[in-house]
Amino acid sequence: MREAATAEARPYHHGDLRRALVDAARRILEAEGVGALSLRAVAREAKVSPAAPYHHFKDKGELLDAIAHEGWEDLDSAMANVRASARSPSEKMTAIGAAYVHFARENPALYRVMYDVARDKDSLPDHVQKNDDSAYCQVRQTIQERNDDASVSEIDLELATIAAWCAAHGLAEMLSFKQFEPLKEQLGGEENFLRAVLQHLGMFSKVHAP
Amino acid sequence: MREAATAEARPYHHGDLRRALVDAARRILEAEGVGALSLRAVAREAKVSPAAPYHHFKDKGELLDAIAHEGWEDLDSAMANVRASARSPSEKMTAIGAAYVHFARENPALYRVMYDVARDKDSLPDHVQKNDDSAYCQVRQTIQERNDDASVSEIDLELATIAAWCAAHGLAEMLSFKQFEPLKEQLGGEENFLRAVLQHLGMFSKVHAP
DNA sequence: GCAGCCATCTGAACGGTGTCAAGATAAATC
DNA sequence: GATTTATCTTGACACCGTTCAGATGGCTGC
Repeated sequence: MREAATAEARPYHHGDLRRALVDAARRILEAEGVGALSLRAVAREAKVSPAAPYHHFKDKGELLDAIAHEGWEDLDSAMANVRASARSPSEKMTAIGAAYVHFARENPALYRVMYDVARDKDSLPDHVQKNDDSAYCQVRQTIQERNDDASVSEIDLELATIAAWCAAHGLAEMLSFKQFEPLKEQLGGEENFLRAVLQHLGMFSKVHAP
Repeated sequence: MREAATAEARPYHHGDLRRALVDAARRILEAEGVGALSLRAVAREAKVSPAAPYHHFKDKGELLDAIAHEGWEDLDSAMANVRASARSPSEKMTAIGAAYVHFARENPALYRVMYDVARDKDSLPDHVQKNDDSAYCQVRQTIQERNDDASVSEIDLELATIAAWCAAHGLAEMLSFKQFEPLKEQLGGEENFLRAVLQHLGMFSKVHAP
């Protein structure tokens, strides 16, 4: 989440309204979901007038951008943590896949905003491909480490990364659909279900055999 | 689409406004995208008052339901067509995966609505798991046919189906992000890219080896 | 054929939304 | 301390989803 800037009695040109707005937005998102996230509601939550946000964001889209941006950063560090505390390269791969899905499941509204923004502009945020610490680049690097004996072509590495990303994203979304509840229970909980599907997805457990 | 009910000079209690509204909605969706799809815009497009839709749909959500429902039906038949005109079981598998992605890419706004509705209610439409002709069940059946020599457990069949569904959905969404344009070109077009990723996803080309 | 009924459609309204222009207020600069 | 500049508020606008009272016209039973 980040530390809220609400503590110091606000200097009455509010200190850092931009931060406060994003925090307010994330609070609403967690408490009431994506449907309740209006600019006016955010302004209310931050105790400012409906027009105040326009001094910090060009429009609602830019506020959503900021929220989504934080979401991607949070995802980056969630995956970095897991990757740090992991063992063999191939276990790292399962761990990183599970970490992605966990993040999506623990922050459903935020995850929704992240991809809604992306879908609206037909583009993931730039930092995803450019920043070496990004979740996406971490996946690529993990695949490379796993395969570093058998040298893999640049292009196959990229394709494998995309494949893994597609699979993880798809799984994250499917897990939220109640259709699969029975199967989850049958396997003894969502975590088992998750790992079972990851295994069927192959690329998360071992090098794809020719 | 479906044949529009616009031909016969409308009997002035309009004939079939429900149909006309869904058609109007799909027209807007195709022409202006999901952001332009308001109830009022649909009513305008169908040349009725803003309140008229409420005699056929309880609220906007129900109209979206109807649109999404048609989308899933269209997906069902798109995949059925491909499956009918296909060769070996394992080729069928690639073909069906490609068909799913093609549908999503050719009807991006409709596909978006289908999943937006699902995300809002945390549920895919019931018909997906119940109707034997549904896209989902077609995937399951195709997997079963491919594996009918090596008998596969009920639960593994279901897991494999879900895995494939996750992968196809994930890929369909990723393909719309401009990040991957360079790679598409490098591989000589989206179709090649698509099939390359499907191949990396393993389950679409051959039985997952133990 | 006509009376009456009922489904359907319209018009006007309400509260909510995103957004903007004009003015008030406080912080920063000189 | 005066002036500039950034920030916030007030009030407005158009659009949205939704509702309700009333107009319209197709259907049913006589």
